[in-house]
Amino acid sequence: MTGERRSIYLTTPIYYVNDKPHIGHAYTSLAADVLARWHRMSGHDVHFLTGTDEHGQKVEKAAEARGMDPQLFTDTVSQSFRELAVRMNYSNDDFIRTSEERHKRACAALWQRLEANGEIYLGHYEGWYAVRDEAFYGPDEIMEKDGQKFAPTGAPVEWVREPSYFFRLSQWQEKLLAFYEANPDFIAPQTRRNEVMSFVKSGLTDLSISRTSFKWGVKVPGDEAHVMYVWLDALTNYITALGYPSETEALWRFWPADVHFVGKDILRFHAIYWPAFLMAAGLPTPRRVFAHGWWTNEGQKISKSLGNVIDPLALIDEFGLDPVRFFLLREVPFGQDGDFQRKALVGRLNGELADALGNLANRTLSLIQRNCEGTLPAPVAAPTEADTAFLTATGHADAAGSPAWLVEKVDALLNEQKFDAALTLIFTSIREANGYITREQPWALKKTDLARMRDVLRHLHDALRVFATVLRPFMPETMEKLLDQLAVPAGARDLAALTTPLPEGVALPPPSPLFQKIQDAAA
RNA sequence: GGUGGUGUAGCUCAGCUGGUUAGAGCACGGCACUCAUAAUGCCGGGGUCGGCGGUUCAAGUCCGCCCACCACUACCA
Repeated sequence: MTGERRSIYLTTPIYYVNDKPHIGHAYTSLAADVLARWHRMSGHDVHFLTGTDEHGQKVEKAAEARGMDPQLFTDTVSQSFRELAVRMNYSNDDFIRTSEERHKRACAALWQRLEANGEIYLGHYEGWYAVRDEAFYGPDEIMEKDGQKFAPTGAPVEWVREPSYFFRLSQWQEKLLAFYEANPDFIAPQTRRNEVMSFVKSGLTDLSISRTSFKWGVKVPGDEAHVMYVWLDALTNYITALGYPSETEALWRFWPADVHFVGKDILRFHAIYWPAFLMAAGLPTPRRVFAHGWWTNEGQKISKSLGNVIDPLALIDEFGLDPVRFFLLREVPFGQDGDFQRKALVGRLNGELADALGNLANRTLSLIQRNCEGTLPAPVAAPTEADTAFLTATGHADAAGSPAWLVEKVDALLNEQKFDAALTLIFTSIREANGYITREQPWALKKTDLARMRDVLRHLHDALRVFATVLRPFMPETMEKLLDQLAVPAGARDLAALTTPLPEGVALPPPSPLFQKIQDAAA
């Protein structure tokens, strides 16, 4: 909101096609989507990327097990993530797949650049390898049961010895630490930053970045017996999508990324390997990696074996899309773990969306409809003390109608990815508006002071417009509907437009409820 | 074991660099109102701010120790 138009690049992880989309995928992308929408509404130039990670031995084996060609297999599974994006109403500008040609080109180019810079050497790797985890384990980590050896994660391991290219990660330890020091906001939240830094301090070893044990991956340039390590492959997607290696391409203006949204399980790859790769290649590093927490389901850890995986599509079917979007970001501070409780979702939907916001809109608009011939009253010339207090509380810096502080505060919070705090703030204002209408009693004023009644309703309309606008990134469909009811023109729904009051006399359509409440029999 | 973090009303949590009677939402009780999706507003009950000790004129807010839980990481039988 500072005025100048910035290029903003936001990403989700590319999701591994081994899995069906679940609440975790939906959550990460949702956060990115809300921020992307907010920045667009602020007038910035936004690029929002999501996609699928399709290489690796696990995928190769899964395809094989189905008797399918890996490309065909990933075509199918990738589709379910595209569908999720559509159903969740994500506004992604691109959807990348690592099996695409453009990506293979980018990976090869990055590899060659690293190689030219002397960051890669050929060695060999041997050790206990778990296909399921795509990871090697030390001999001391292996447990044996019934003749089969297992990793600490429970994945079966096998002894693998193969030639491998290595990335000189060990050379980057001090540079990484200096980088973290110089960029204290690079890893968020802070507690994750501490973890990463202490991990790096404990020592980094060179990273094996190629495999010869399977074929389904990006071929190493000049040595096609090798495919690239999945994480080198996967991380590169963020620059592939901007046209790398062509740094003159228009999209390249978006690099470096503003925020890489990731789950806490893959923070290490993004906060250690990725900046190391980039620095080694002489490319700018992203501004921030934000690691969010995990959801539990009614207090229980979510796992496939427990069968309590949360399907976002089922939630949408039951509660509606926007209440689900709202709940996920409202309920839990972004970055912390959260517990998904049906009761809590119903409480938010009924109490905050339907009762506080929806009902405020409905009562206000009904009064205008009935007592102002359905047209918008004029902007208020002489606000009372109560009006001024109200305008201040609901985000208007002054009676002139500039919606300064609420928008700016929300902007500041969203720039730190504090979605829950932003929503808390907005709903405090909404509560304030309910207090105002109850105190001013426009329904009584219609018998005693029509002019005053019109002023009160105008103020409420202005406040609702602010609420609908700042909530639009969180609940796009429903807030568009509210803005329709408020008769805010389509071209006047961004943040800058809030400083221009709607003209008097605009015709308002008859209101209808925005949110459907859930009647739960259970307490 | 190491490192980091958390522990504040029944529940979920705010409380920046220490400073008047510790806050919010939900839940609960009472009152008011009736424009509105039986919605809303106001008032209230309820907290030894994990425990002990210390620094200070003054400590949820700083220091030490202890307890519980969480995260990352190491390791041992």
